[in-house]
Amino acid sequence: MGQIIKNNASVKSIATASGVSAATVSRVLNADPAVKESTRILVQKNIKKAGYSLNRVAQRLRTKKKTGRLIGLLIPDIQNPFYVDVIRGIEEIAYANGSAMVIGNFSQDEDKERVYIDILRAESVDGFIVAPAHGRDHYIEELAMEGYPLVCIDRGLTNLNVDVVTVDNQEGAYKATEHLIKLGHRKIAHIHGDKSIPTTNERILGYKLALQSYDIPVNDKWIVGMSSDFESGKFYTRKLMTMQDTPTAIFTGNNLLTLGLLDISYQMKIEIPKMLALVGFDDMYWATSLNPPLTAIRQSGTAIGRRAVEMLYRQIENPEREPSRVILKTELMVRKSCGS
Amino acid sequence: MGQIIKNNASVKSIATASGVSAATVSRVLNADPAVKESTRILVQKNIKKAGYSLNRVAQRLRTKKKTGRLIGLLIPDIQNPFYVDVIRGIEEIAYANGSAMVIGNFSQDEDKERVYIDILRAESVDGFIVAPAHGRDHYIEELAMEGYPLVCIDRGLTNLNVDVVTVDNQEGAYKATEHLIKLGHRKIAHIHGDKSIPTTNERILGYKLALQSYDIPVNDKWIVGMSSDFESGKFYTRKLMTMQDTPTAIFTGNNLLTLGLLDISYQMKIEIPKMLALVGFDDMYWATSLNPPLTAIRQSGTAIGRRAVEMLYRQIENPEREPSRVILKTELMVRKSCGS
DNA sequence: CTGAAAGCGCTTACAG
DNA sequence: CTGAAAGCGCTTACAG
Repeated sequence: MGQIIKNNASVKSIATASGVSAATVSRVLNADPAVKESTRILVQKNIKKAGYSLNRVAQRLRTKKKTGRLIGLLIPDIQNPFYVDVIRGIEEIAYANGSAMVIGNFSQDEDKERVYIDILRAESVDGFIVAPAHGRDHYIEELAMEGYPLVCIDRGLTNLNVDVVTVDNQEGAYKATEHLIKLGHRKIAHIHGDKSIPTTNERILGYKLALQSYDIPVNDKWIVGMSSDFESGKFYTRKLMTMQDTPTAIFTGNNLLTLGLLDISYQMKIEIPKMLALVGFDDMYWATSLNPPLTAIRQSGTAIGRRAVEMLYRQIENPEREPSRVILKTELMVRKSCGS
Repeated sequence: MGQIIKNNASVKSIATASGVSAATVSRVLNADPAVKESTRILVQKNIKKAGYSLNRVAQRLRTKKKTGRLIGLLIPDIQNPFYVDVIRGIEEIAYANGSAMVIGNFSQDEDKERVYIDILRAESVDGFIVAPAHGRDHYIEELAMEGYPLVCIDRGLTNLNVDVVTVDNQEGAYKATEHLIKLGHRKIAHIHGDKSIPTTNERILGYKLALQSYDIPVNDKWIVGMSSDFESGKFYTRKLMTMQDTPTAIFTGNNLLTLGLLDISYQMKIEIPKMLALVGFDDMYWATSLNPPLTAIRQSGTAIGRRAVEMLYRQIENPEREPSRVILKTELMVRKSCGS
């Protein structure tokens, strides 16, 4: 309280105050067991007294080995709340381990992704958590080959065996479509996202597989989409609902597409579920607040984020470990948007 | 393409390759106009050839003056999408200026806030953008007094004159309430957020002022709230709607409270706007996808974020500048949740 | 168990 | 216009 003092303590000043060398202070800081009990206590006392705290920048510059203190995140689209969930999951575990995270949001733009990679590299992050722009993302591949600890989320890399944590998109899409089929729907459309993103194709595949399993012909006119955003959801819903042969149900490929559908269907006075049944991929925090509450495929972004950091730490500790692939299950949350 | 080479270029290696000293290379890197044209070109050629890029960590350790290359963010609640908008705004401008951001999410928890401040300080960030836990946040005050460039968002600091960018919360709440009054409502309740947060109180005040302006008595029973989250929205809506004397309209204090209200009112079969009119503070991306679309007070998180970084840069460039306070206007977005 | 010395990759007066 | 030297705050063999 009271007077505030600019903190200029350093390893050297603590060393002087304690009558030991800087090396010894450093050893105490790093919990080196070789240090004698009594000097450790003395040094720690002075550290506390001076209000000293380690300069991570100096430490990072000096140390060769990765500490996991600074994690670089490469996020394709911070506008998509799914990734915000992922970030939350990462933050939770990172914080518990004293790590900070630097975030690069590249908006699904490869140039921007490249720039952020350079920046994070220049900041000497200890490792990367990345959702690659697409499956054969060279910049990300380089990172891995240069030996940076790296874990991919949401999407893997086609050419390289790296740690990855995803969700079973195909199965999720299958379940969504199957749910609609079991409710009696035959005319089921799918609005998908950006086809350069691997998850998009996995979801399309799941949708098709479900139809085929139930001997329902796949109608390509009902498989529409372009980008993974709100506007695209609006656009393709309108397109679908003004066709001659209109679907009775739609499966949307992500949460933003769902929101777009909802926006336009209110305008078009399409009542859900009476006139159109809906199941969406992504179960976001607002899903139960919709009217009617949304039936959705739940993939836990926070769970993905948590696993990703854990894998990153493991990789930093043991770089020789074989990469592994964890695939989280999705869950169908039945609510009211398909009828009961 | 092809072979990937671990990049070990440094100022020294570029210097050797160019037949100049490290100092000169550094000058080229920092666009020092003193450097002779021809040597500048030579050095730049070698920089490109070696694929060299500056090590920001070394640079940060060495340089006294702040560069604005690394911005520390202290966010009260990453679960609240409003702050995600703020982050997006910050990211947009930061990216355009080649800055990266380190994010600390303290979940409205002062201890966690403290820890993150220490971490960001240890990372030697060039400046902070902060939404203080509350008005007399000592840790943040210290930061400012130690001379760190700092701008507050969403909330100011009571004891200290610092750069701050907020929104006119009181006016926003006033407009929301007035809208309801003009629609003929007299029994208007307000569900507010956490009272330790300054914005909460400003919004309560605006609500009260509006009632008073129209000679409507303020009924304390209809001013309810506890935390700024979804659950609180549910809880207090139920409480309000099971009172003997039930309000005909509710003004919710933030987007999460609105969502809570919506969730429970569907369960309680309360039809909006027929049985209950609603206007919410915060106009989020999902507002037009609700059924009915939400009438809301719009405060632009991205605009706040953008202004905040700009002010931070200005402060870094000119530390002697008098702190200023920018107060952004809110906007009433009339949609369907209060009737037409 | 501890210290002296070198060095991580930069930048900055100072001198010329 | 440019270089030599010192140093930012740490850590790490090496030697004792």
